[in-house]
Amino acid sequence: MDNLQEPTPIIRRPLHEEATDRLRDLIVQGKLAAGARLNERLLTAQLGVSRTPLREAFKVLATEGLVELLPNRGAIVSQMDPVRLSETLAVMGALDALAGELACARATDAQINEIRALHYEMLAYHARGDLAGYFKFNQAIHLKIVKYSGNAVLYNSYRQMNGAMQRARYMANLSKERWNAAVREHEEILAALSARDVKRIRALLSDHLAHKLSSMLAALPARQAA
Amino acid sequence: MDNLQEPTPIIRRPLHEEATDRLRDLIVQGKLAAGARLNERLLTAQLGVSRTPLREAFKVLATEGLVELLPNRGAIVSQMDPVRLSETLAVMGALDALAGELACARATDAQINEIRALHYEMLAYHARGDLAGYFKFNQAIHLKIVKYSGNAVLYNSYRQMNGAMQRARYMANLSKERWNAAVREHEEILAALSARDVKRIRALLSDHLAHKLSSMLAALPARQAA
DNA sequence: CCTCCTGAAATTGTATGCAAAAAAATCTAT
DNA sequence: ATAGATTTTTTTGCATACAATTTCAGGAGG
Repeated sequence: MDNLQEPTPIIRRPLHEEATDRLRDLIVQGKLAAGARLNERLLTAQLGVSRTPLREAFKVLATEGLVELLPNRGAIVSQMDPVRLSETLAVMGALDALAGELACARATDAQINEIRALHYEMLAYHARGDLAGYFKFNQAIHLKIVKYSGNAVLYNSYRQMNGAMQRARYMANLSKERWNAAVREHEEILAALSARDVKRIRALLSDHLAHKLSSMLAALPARQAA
Repeated sequence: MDNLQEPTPIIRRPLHEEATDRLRDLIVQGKLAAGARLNERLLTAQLGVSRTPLREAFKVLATEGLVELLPNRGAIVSQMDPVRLSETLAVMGALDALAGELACARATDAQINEIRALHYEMLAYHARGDLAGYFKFNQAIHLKIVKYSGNAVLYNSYRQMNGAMQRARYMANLSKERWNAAVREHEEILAALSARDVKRIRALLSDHLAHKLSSMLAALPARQAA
Protein backbone atom coordinates (compact mmCIF):
# COMPACT_ATOMS: atom_id res chain seq x y z
CA MET A 1 0.00 0.00 0.00
CA ASP A 2 1.14 3.48 -0.64
CA ASN A 3 0.98 6.32 1.84
CA LEU A 4 -0.36 8.89 -0.61
CA GLN A 5 -3.87 8.94 0.86
CA GLU A 6 -3.36 12.59 1.66
CA PRO A 7 -3.89 14.86 -1.34
CA THR A 8 -3.84 17.98 0.84
CA PRO A 9 -0.50 19.65 0.23
CA ILE A 10 -0.44 21.25 3.70
CA ILE A 11 0.00 24.74 2.32
CA ARG A 12 1.29 27.12 4.93
CA ARG A 13 0.04 30.63 4.31
CA PRO A 14 2.68 33.28 4.87
CA LEU A 15 2.37 34.77 8.33
CA HIS A 16 2.19 38.31 7.01
CA GLU A 17 -0.93 37.42 5.01
CA GLU A 18 -2.52 35.79 7.99
CA ALA A 19 -1.64 38.78 10.14
CA THR A 20 -2.96 41.20 7.52
CA ASP A 21 -6.28 39.40 7.27
CA ARG A 22 -6.71 39.05 11.01
CA LEU A 23 -5.91 42.69 11.58
CA ARG A 24 -8.18 43.81 8.77
CA ASP A 25 -11.02 41.84 10.27
CA LEU A 26 -10.41 43.37 13.67
CA ILE A 27 -10.57 46.83 12.14
CA VAL A 28 -13.53 46.23 9.84
CA GLN A 29 -15.52 44.63 12.64
CA GLY A 30 -14.76 47.60 14.82
CA LYS A 31 -12.89 45.62 17.47
CA LEU A 32 -10.07 48.03 16.86
CA ALA A 33 -11.76 51.40 16.91
CA ALA A 34 -10.81 54.30 14.69
CA GLY A 35 -7.88 56.19 16.16
CA ALA A 36 -6.73 53.26 18.29
CA ARG A 37 -2.98 52.78 18.49
CA LEU A 38 -1.64 49.50 17.16
CA ASN A 39 0.91 48.49 19.74
CA GLU A 40 3.39 46.07 18.24
CA ARG A 41 4.26 44.27 21.44
CA LEU A 42 0.62 43.68 22.29
CA LEU A 43 -0.38 42.57 18.82
CA THR A 44 2.55 40.20 18.37
CA ALA A 45 1.49 38.50 21.59
CA GLN A 46 -2.15 38.49 20.55
CA LEU A 47 -1.59 37.17 17.03
CA GLY A 48 1.32 34.93 17.90
CA VAL A 49 3.63 36.26 15.23
CA SER A 50 6.84 38.23 15.47
CA ARG A 51 7.16 41.91 14.71
CA THR A 52 8.40 41.45 11.16
CA PRO A 53 5.24 40.00 9.59
CA LEU A 54 3.11 42.23 11.79
CA ARG A 55 4.84 45.34 10.57
CA GLU A 56 4.48 44.12 7.00
CA ALA A 57 0.77 43.85 7.65
CA PHE A 58 0.74 47.46 8.87
CA LYS A 59 2.23 48.62 5.59
CA VAL A 60 -0.32 46.72 3.55
CA LEU A 61 -3.26 47.99 5.56
CA ALA A 62 -1.85 51.49 5.28
CA THR A 63 -1.90 51.34 1.47
CA GLU A 64 -5.43 49.99 1.73
CA GLY A 65 -6.26 53.06 3.77
CA LEU A 66 -7.36 51.21 6.89
CA VAL A 67 -4.47 52.32 9.08
CA GLU A 68 -2.30 55.37 9.21
CA LEU A 69 1.46 55.21 9.72
CA LEU A 70 2.93 57.84 12.01
CA PRO A 71 6.71 57.81 11.53
CA ASN A 72 8.50 56.81 14.73
CA ARG A 73 5.19 56.78 16.51
CA GLY A 74 3.61 53.62 15.23
CA ALA A 75 0.33 53.00 13.51
CA ILE A 76 -3.25 53.92 14.32
CA VAL A 77 -6.56 52.81 12.86
CA SER A 78 -7.45 55.50 10.37
CA GLN A 79 -10.45 57.71 10.93
CA MET A 80 -13.57 57.48 8.77
CA ASP A 81 -14.82 61.05 8.89
CA PRO A 82 -17.87 62.26 6.98
CA VAL A 83 -15.75 63.76 4.22
CA ARG A 84 -13.92 60.56 3.53
CA LEU A 85 -17.16 58.64 3.78
CA SER A 86 -18.79 60.73 1.07
CA GLU A 87 -15.73 60.62 -1.10
CA THR A 88 -15.51 56.86 -0.86
CA LEU A 89 -19.19 56.37 -1.58
CA ALA A 90 -19.01 58.69 -4.57
CA VAL A 91 -16.24 56.56 -6.05
CA MET A 92 -18.05 53.35 -5.20
CA GLY A 93 -21.10 54.72 -6.93
CA ALA A 94 -19.15 55.21 -10.13
CA LEU A 95 -17.62 51.76 -9.86
CA ASP A 96 -20.96 50.17 -9.09
CA ALA A 97 -22.57 51.85 -12.08
CA LEU A 98 -19.84 50.59 -14.36
CA ALA A 99 -20.10 47.14 -12.83
CA GLY A 100 -23.84 47.05 -13.36
CA GLU A 101 -23.41 48.07 -16.96
CA LEU A 102 -20.83 45.36 -17.59
CA ALA A 103 -22.79 42.76 -15.67
CA CYS A 104 -25.86 43.51 -17.80
CA ALA A 105 -23.84 42.74 -20.86
CA ARG A 106 -21.83 39.80 -19.61
CA ALA A 107 -23.44 38.01 -16.69
CA THR A 108 -24.90 34.61 -17.46
CA ASP A 109 -28.52 33.87 -16.65
CA ALA A 110 -27.31 31.52 -13.93
CA GLN A 111 -25.33 34.32 -12.37
CA ILE A 112 -28.29 36.65 -12.43
CA ASN A 113 -30.37 33.96 -10.79
CA GLU A 114 -27.71 33.63 -8.12
CA ILE A 115 -28.12 37.33 -7.46
CA ARG A 116 -31.87 36.91 -7.40
CA ALA A 117 -31.49 34.19 -4.77
CA LEU A 118 -29.38 36.51 -2.62
CA HIS A 119 -32.00 39.18 -3.13
CA TYR A 120 -34.72 36.97 -1.70
CA GLU A 121 -32.56 35.98 1.22
CA MET A 122 -32.04 39.65 1.86
CA LEU A 123 -35.79 40.23 1.72
CA ALA A 124 -36.22 37.55 4.37
CA TYR A 125 -33.96 39.43 6.75
CA HIS A 126 -35.71 42.67 5.92
CA ALA A 127 -39.06 41.07 6.73
CA ARG A 128 -37.72 39.94 10.08
CA GLY A 129 -36.20 43.34 10.76
CA ASP A 130 -32.75 41.77 11.11
CA LEU A 131 -30.47 44.62 10.09
CA ALA A 132 -27.19 42.74 10.41
CA GLY A 133 -28.40 39.89 8.21
CA TYR A 134 -29.85 42.37 5.76
CA PHE A 135 -26.53 44.20 5.47
CA LYS A 136 -24.70 40.97 4.92
CA PHE A 137 -26.79 40.00 1.92
CA ASN A 138 -27.08 43.54 0.67
CA GLN A 139 -23.34 43.65 0.50
CA ALA A 140 -23.09 40.20 -1.02
CA ILE A 141 -25.41 41.32 -3.83
CA HIS A 142 -23.37 44.37 -4.67
CA LEU A 143 -20.17 42.36 -4.58
CA LYS A 144 -21.66 39.75 -6.88
CA ILE A 145 -22.71 42.38 -9.37
CA VAL A 146 -19.18 43.71 -9.39
CA LYS A 147 -17.78 40.21 -9.65
CA TYR A 148 -20.05 39.29 -12.54
CA SER A 149 -18.93 42.40 -14.36
CA GLY A 150 -15.98 40.20 -15.24
CA ASN A 151 -13.51 42.99 -14.56
CA ALA A 152 -10.98 41.84 -11.95
CA VAL A 153 -9.41 45.26 -11.52
CA LEU A 154 -12.81 46.73 -10.85
CA TYR A 155 -13.61 43.96 -8.40
CA ASN A 156 -10.42 44.53 -6.43
CA SER A 157 -10.92 48.28 -6.16
CA TYR A 158 -14.52 47.87 -5.14
CA ARG A 159 -13.72 45.22 -2.60
CA GLN A 160 -11.08 47.37 -1.00
CA MET A 161 -13.34 50.39 -0.70
CA ASN A 162 -16.13 48.20 0.55
CA GLY A 163 -13.89 47.05 3.36
CA ALA A 164 -13.13 50.63 4.29
CA MET A 165 -16.86 51.38 4.31
CA GLN A 166 -17.97 48.33 6.18
CA ARG A 167 -16.65 49.56 9.47
CA ALA A 168 -18.66 52.76 9.08
CA ARG A 169 -21.74 50.82 8.16
CA TYR A 170 -22.75 49.75 11.63
CA MET A 171 -23.21 53.42 12.33
CA ALA A 172 -25.88 53.80 9.71
CA ASN A 173 -28.72 52.48 11.79
CA LEU A 174 -31.07 53.49 9.03
CA SER A 175 -34.64 54.62 9.47
CA LYS A 176 -37.54 52.37 8.60
CA GLU A 177 -38.38 54.62 5.67
CA ARG A 178 -34.88 54.56 4.25
CA TRP A 179 -34.70 50.84 4.74
CA ASN A 180 -37.91 50.26 2.84
CA ALA A 181 -36.79 52.61 0.10
CA ALA A 182 -33.48 50.76 -0.18
CA VAL A 183 -35.31 47.47 -0.60
CA ARG A 184 -37.46 48.97 -3.35
CA GLU A 185 -34.34 50.23 -5.06
CA HIS A 186 -32.91 46.74 -4.92
CA GLU A 187 -36.04 45.37 -6.54
CA GLU A 188 -35.58 47.79 -9.40
CA ILE A 189 -31.88 47.02 -9.71
CA LEU A 190 -32.64 43.33 -9.97
CA ALA A 191 -35.34 44.01 -12.55
CA ALA A 192 -33.00 46.13 -14.65
CA LEU A 193 -30.31 43.50 -14.44
CA SER A 194 -32.71 40.76 -15.50
CA ALA A 195 -33.90 42.91 -18.39
CA ARG A 196 -30.26 43.69 -19.10
CA ASP A 197 -31.21 47.34 -19.27
CA VAL A 198 -27.81 49.02 -19.21
CA LYS A 199 -29.01 52.61 -19.13
CA ARG A 200 -31.38 51.95 -16.30
CA ILE A 201 -29.07 49.94 -14.07
CA ARG A 202 -26.44 52.66 -14.30
CA ALA A 203 -28.87 55.26 -13.07
CA LEU A 204 -30.33 53.01 -10.39
CA LEU A 205 -26.97 52.03 -8.92
CA SER A 206 -25.69 55.58 -8.97
CA ASP A 207 -28.77 56.81 -7.15
CA HIS A 208 -28.77 53.88 -4.76
CA LEU A 209 -25.27 54.71 -3.57
CA ALA A 210 -26.07 58.41 -3.39
CA HIS A 211 -29.08 57.64 -1.19
CA LYS A 212 -26.97 55.36 0.97
CA LEU A 213 -24.53 58.21 1.36
CA SER A 214 -27.08 60.73 2.53
CA SER A 215 -28.61 58.28 4.98
CA MET A 216 -25.18 57.50 6.40
CA LEU A 217 -24.23 61.14 6.58
CA ALA A 218 -27.41 61.85 8.44
CA ALA A 219 -26.60 59.12 10.95
CA LEU A 220 -22.93 59.99 11.31
CA PRO A 221 -22.90 63.32 13.18
CA ALA A 222 -25.31 61.85 15.72
CA ARG A 223 -22.80 59.09 16.42
CA GLN A 224 -19.89 61.49 16.58
CA ALA A 225 -21.64 63.42 19.29
CA ALA A 226 -22.33 60.28 21.31
CA MET B 1 22.56 85.95 17.78
CA ASP B 2 20.55 82.79 17.91
CA ASN B 3 21.28 79.63 15.96
CA LEU B 4 17.75 79.07 14.73
CA GLN B 5 18.45 80.16 11.18
CA GLU B 6 17.46 76.72 9.99
CA PRO B 7 13.69 76.19 9.80
CA THR B 8 14.14 72.91 7.91
CA PRO B 9 13.47 70.14 10.42
CA ILE B 10 15.73 67.62 8.63
CA ILE B 11 12.95 65.10 8.20
CA ARG B 12 14.20 61.61 7.60
CA ARG B 13 11.76 59.68 5.48
CA PRO B 14 11.30 56.08 6.55
CA LEU B 15 13.46 53.76 4.49
CA HIS B 16 10.54 51.58 3.47
CA GLU B 17 8.86 54.57 1.86
CA GLU B 18 11.99 55.55 0.06
CA ALA B 19 12.45 51.96 -1.11
CA THR B 20 8.82 51.72 -2.21
CA ASP B 21 9.05 54.90 -4.27
CA ARG B 22 12.35 53.98 -5.85
CA LEU B 23 11.12 50.52 -6.76
CA ARG B 24 7.85 51.85 -8.10
CA ASP B 25 9.74 54.25 -10.34
CA LEU B 26 11.95 51.46 -11.61
CA ILE B 27 8.88 49.43 -12.50
CA VAL B 28 6.84 52.25 -13.98
CA GLN B 29 9.74 53.44 -16.07
CA GLY B 30 10.21 49.93 -17.34
CA LYS B 31 13.73 49.53 -15.94
CA LEU B 32 12.38 46.48 -14.22
CA ALA B 33 10.49 44.68 -16.95
CA ALA B 34 7.26 42.78 -16.43
CA GLY B 35 7.97 39.30 -15.18
CA ALA B 36 11.42 40.19 -13.85
CA ARG B 37 12.34 38.60 -10.55
CA LEU B 38 13.05 40.96 -7.69
CA ASN B 39 16.12 39.51 -6.07
CA GLU B 40 16.40 40.71 -2.51
CA ARG B 41 20.17 40.47 -2.25
CA LEU B 42 20.66 42.47 -5.44
CA LEU B 43 18.12 45.13 -4.61
CA THR B 44 19.34 45.64 -1.06
CA ALA B 45 22.79 46.31 -2.48
CA GLN B 46 21.39 48.54 -5.20
CA LEU B 47 19.13 50.59 -2.95
CA GLY B 48 21.41 50.53 0.05
CA VAL B 49 18.80 49.32 2.49
CA SER B 50 18.45 46.07 4.38
CA ARG B 51 15.99 43.36 3.55
CA THR B 52 13.41 44.45 6.10
CA PRO B 53 12.35 47.75 4.51
CA LEU B 54 12.80 46.26 1.04
CA ARG B 55 10.43 43.43 1.78
CA GLU B 56 7.95 45.90 3.25
CA ALA B 57 8.13 47.74 -0.06
CA PHE B 58 7.35 44.48 -1.88
CA LYS B 59 4.18 44.06 0.15
CA VAL B 60 3.05 47.60 -0.56
CA LEU B 61 3.71 47.32 -4.29
CA ALA B 62 1.91 44.00 -4.29
CA THR B 63 -1.25 45.56 -2.89
CA GLU B 64 -0.86 48.30 -5.49
CA GLY B 65 -0.78 45.58 -8.11
CA LEU B 66 2.66 46.37 -9.48
CA VAL B 67 4.35 43.24 -8.23
CA GLU B 68 3.23 39.72 -7.56
CA LEU B 69 4.26 37.76 -4.49
CA LEU B 70 5.07 34.10 -5.04
CA PRO B 71 5.21 32.43 -1.61
CA ASN B 72 8.70 31.12 -0.87
CA ARG B 73 9.73 32.10 -4.35
CA GLY B 74 10.03 35.82 -4.05
CA ALA B 75 8.44 38.62 -6.01
CA ILE B 76 8.18 39.40 -9.69
CA VAL B 77 7.05 42.48 -11.56
CA SER B 78 3.45 41.79 -12.45
CA GLN B 79 2.44 41.35 -16.04
CA MET B 80 0.34 43.91 -17.88
CA ASP B 81 -1.48 41.73 -20.34
CA PRO B 82 -4.15 43.03 -22.72
CA VAL B 83 -6.95 41.81 -20.47
CA ARG B 84 -5.67 43.66 -17.45
CA LEU B 85 -4.96 46.69 -19.61
CA SER B 86 -8.56 46.88 -20.81
CA GLU B 87 -9.90 46.24 -17.35
CA THR B 88 -7.79 48.99 -15.86
CA LEU B 89 -8.70 51.47 -18.56
CA ALA B 90 -12.37 50.68 -18.17
CA VAL B 91 -12.17 51.52 -14.49
CA MET B 92 -10.10 54.62 -15.14
CA GLY B 93 -12.72 55.70 -17.64
CA ALA B 94 -15.39 55.55 -14.98
CA LEU B 95 -13.22 57.38 -12.49
CA ASP B 96 -12.26 59.99 -15.05
CA ALA B 97 -15.89 60.61 -15.95
CA LEU B 98 -16.80 61.07 -12.32
CA ALA B 99 -13.81 63.34 -11.80
CA GLY B 100 -14.76 65.47 -14.79
CA GLU B 101 -18.27 65.79 -13.50
CA LEU B 102 -17.10 66.87 -10.06
CA ALA B 103 -14.44 69.16 -11.46
CA CYS B 104 -17.06 70.90 -13.60
CA ALA B 105 -19.01 71.66 -10.48
CA ARG B 106 -16.18 72.48 -8.11
CA ALA B 107 -13.03 73.59 -9.90
CA THR B 108 -12.20 77.27 -9.60
CA ASP B 109 -11.67 79.34 -12.72
CA ALA B 110 -8.00 79.58 -11.80
CA GLN B 111 -7.78 75.81 -11.71
CA ILE B 112 -9.42 75.49 -15.09
CA ASN B 113 -6.98 78.02 -16.46
CA GLU B 114 -4.15 75.94 -15.03
CA ILE B 115 -5.50 72.99 -16.99
CA ARG B 116 -5.78 75.19 -20.06
CA ALA B 117 -2.12 76.13 -19.69
CA LEU B 118 -1.13 72.48 -19.51
CA HIS B 119 -3.28 71.88 -22.57
CA TYR B 120 -1.34 74.44 -24.59
CA GLU B 121 1.96 73.04 -23.43
CA MET B 122 0.75 69.67 -24.60
CA LEU B 123 -0.21 71.14 -27.95
CA ALA B 124 3.33 72.45 -28.30
CA TYR B 125 4.76 68.96 -27.92
CA HIS B 126 2.18 67.61 -30.33
CA ALA B 127 3.18 70.24 -32.89
CA ARG B 128 6.81 69.20 -32.52
CA GLY B 129 5.91 65.54 -32.73
CA ASP B 130 7.48 64.91 -29.33
CA LEU B 131 5.52 61.93 -28.07
CA ALA B 132 7.20 61.64 -24.68
CA GLY B 133 6.58 65.29 -23.86
CA TYR B 134 3.03 64.98 -25.13
CA PHE B 135 2.35 62.01 -22.88
CA LYS B 136 3.77 63.83 -19.90
CA PHE B 137 1.39 66.76 -20.24
CA ASN B 138 -1.50 64.60 -21.36
CA GLN B 139 -1.15 62.69 -18.14
CA ALA B 140 -0.69 65.85 -16.10
CA ILE B 141 -3.98 67.18 -17.47
CA HIS B 142 -5.94 64.09 -16.55
CA LEU B 143 -4.39 64.02 -13.10
CA LYS B 144 -5.26 67.68 -12.58
CA ILE B 145 -8.86 67.07 -13.55
CA VAL B 146 -9.03 64.29 -11.01
CA LYS B 147 -7.29 66.41 -8.41
CA TYR B 148 -9.62 69.35 -8.96
CA SER B 149 -12.58 67.04 -8.49
CA GLY B 150 -11.79 67.61 -4.84
CA ASN B 151 -12.25 63.94 -4.00
CA ALA B 152 -9.10 62.61 -2.36
CA VAL B 153 -10.20 58.98 -2.44
CA LEU B 154 -10.87 59.30 -6.14
CA TYR B 155 -7.50 60.93 -6.68
CA ASN B 156 -5.65 58.16 -4.90
CA SER B 157 -7.36 55.39 -6.82
CA TYR B 158 -6.83 57.12 -10.11
CA ARG B 159 -3.20 57.83 -9.36
CA GLN B 160 -2.56 54.24 -8.48
CA MET B 161 -4.11 52.91 -11.65
CA ASN B 162 -2.37 55.54 -13.67
CA GLY B 163 0.93 54.25 -12.33
CA ALA B 164 0.02 50.73 -13.37
CA MET B 165 -0.86 52.00 -16.84
CA GLN B 166 2.11 54.23 -17.33
CA ARG B 167 4.47 51.38 -17.82
CA ALA B 168 2.29 50.03 -20.63
CA ARG B 169 2.02 53.44 -22.19
CA TYR B 170 5.36 53.47 -23.94
CA MET B 171 4.04 50.57 -25.96
CA ALA B 172 1.23 52.61 -27.43
CA ASN B 173 3.28 54.25 -30.11
CA LEU B 174 0.09 55.68 -31.52
CA SER B 175 -0.61 56.42 -35.15
CA LYS B 176 -0.63 59.95 -36.48
CA GLU B 177 -4.38 59.70 -36.96
CA ARG B 178 -5.08 58.51 -33.43
CA TRP B 179 -2.76 61.16 -32.07
CA ASN B 180 -4.56 63.93 -33.91
CA ALA B 181 -7.91 62.56 -32.81
CA ALA B 182 -6.76 62.46 -29.22
CA VAL B 183 -5.73 66.08 -29.40
CA ARG B 184 -9.13 67.03 -30.79
CA GLU B 185 -10.77 65.13 -27.97
CA HIS B 186 -8.71 67.07 -25.49
CA GLU B 187 -9.86 70.33 -27.09
CA GLU B 188 -13.44 69.26 -26.55
CA ILE B 189 -12.79 68.14 -23.00
CA LEU B 190 -11.29 71.50 -22.18
CA ALA B 191 -14.22 73.28 -23.80
CA ALA B 192 -16.73 71.24 -21.84
CA LEU B 193 -14.85 71.86 -18.62
CA SER B 194 -14.73 75.61 -19.28
CA ALA B 195 -18.43 75.59 -20.06
CA ARG B 196 -18.91 73.43 -16.96
CA ASP B 197 -21.02 71.12 -19.07
CA VAL B 198 -21.31 68.08 -16.82
CA LYS B 199 -23.22 65.84 -19.21
CA ARG B 200 -20.80 66.50 -22.01
CA ILE B 201 -17.56 66.07 -20.10
CA ARG B 202 -18.73 62.71 -18.78
CA ALA B 203 -19.33 61.44 -22.28
CA LEU B 204 -16.14 62.93 -23.64
CA LEU B 205 -13.91 61.49 -20.94
CA SER B 206 -15.53 58.07 -21.15
CA ASP B 207 -15.05 57.98 -24.90
CA HIS B 208 -11.55 59.37 -24.67
CA LEU B 209 -10.45 56.54 -22.43
CA ALA B 210 -12.24 53.98 -24.57
CA HIS B 211 -10.40 55.26 -27.64
CA LYS B 212 -7.13 55.19 -25.76
CA LEU B 213 -7.86 51.60 -24.89
CA SER B 214 -8.47 50.46 -28.43
CA SER B 215 -5.39 52.21 -29.71
CA MET B 216 -3.30 50.59 -27.00
CA LEU B 217 -4.83 47.21 -27.61
CA ALA B 218 -4.04 47.54 -31.29
CA ALA B 219 -0.42 48.31 -30.47
CA LEU B 220 -0.04 45.66 -27.81
CA PRO B 221 -0.06 42.35 -29.69
CA ALA B 222 2.51 43.76 -32.08
CA ARG B 223 4.82 44.39 -29.14
CA GLN B 224 4.14 41.01 -27.61
CA ALA B 225 5.27 39.35 -30.81
CA ALA B 226 8.48 41.37 -30.94
C1' DC C 1 20.86 11.57 -24.39
C1' DC C 2 17.58 11.94 -21.13
C1' DT C 3 15.40 11.28 -16.53
C1' DC C 4 15.50 10.96 -11.91
C1' DC C 5 17.80 11.39 -7.72
C1' DT C 6 20.94 13.69 -4.21
C1' DG C 7 23.21 17.16 -2.00
C1' DA C 8 25.14 21.97 -2.16
C1' DA C 9 24.15 26.70 -2.77
C1' DA C 10 21.15 30.35 -2.96
C1' DT C 11 16.97 32.51 -1.60
C1' DT C 12 13.16 33.42 1.10
C1' DG C 13 10.41 33.59 5.72
C1' DT C 14 10.58 34.68 10.36
C1' DA C 15 12.58 35.95 14.75
C1' DT C 16 15.51 38.60 17.34
C1' DG C 17 19.00 42.17 18.59
C1' DC C 18 20.56 46.83 18.71
C1' DA C 19 20.27 51.76 18.15
C1' DA C 20 17.42 55.85 17.77
C1' DA C 21 13.37 58.15 18.88
C1' DA C 22 9.38 59.08 21.69
C1' DA C 23 6.86 58.78 25.95
C1' DA C 24 6.72 58.50 30.78
C1' DA C 25 8.51 59.23 35.17
C1' DT C 26 11.35 61.65 38.30
C1' DC C 27 13.61 65.46 39.95
C1' DT C 28 14.61 70.55 40.61
C1' DA C 29 13.88 75.23 41.21
C1' DT C 30 10.86 78.80 41.55
C1' DA D 1 2.37 73.10 43.63
C1' DT D 2 3.89 73.56 39.07
C1' DA D 3 6.71 74.45 34.92
C1' DG D 4 10.63 72.87 33.12
C1' DA D 5 14.67 69.97 32.83
C1' DT D 6 16.58 65.31 33.18
C1' DT D 7 16.65 60.60 33.53
C1' DT D 8 14.36 56.18 32.81
C1' DT D 9 11.40 53.27 30.29
C1' DT D 10 9.01 52.01 26.36
C1' DT D 11 8.46 51.76 21.56
C1' DT D 12 9.78 51.98 16.99
C1' DG D 13 13.09 51.47 12.78
C1' DC D 14 16.32 48.87 10.81
C1' DA D 15 19.78 45.24 10.39
C1' DT D 16 21.08 40.77 10.94
C1' DA D 17 20.91 35.81 12.28
C1' DC D 18 18.85 31.48 11.78
C1' DA D 19 15.65 28.17 9.84
C1' DA D 20 12.88 26.49 6.00
C1' DT D 21 12.32 26.21 1.21
C1' DT D 22 13.61 26.30 -3.39
C1' DT D 23 16.90 26.12 -7.07
C1' DC D 24 20.84 24.45 -9.24
C1' DA D 25 24.68 21.19 -10.28
C1' DG D 26 26.34 16.88 -10.78
C1' DG D 27 25.98 12.02 -11.13
C1' DA D 28 23.80 7.28 -11.44
C1' DG D 29 20.84 4.58 -13.94
C1' DG D 30 18.04 3.73 -17.79
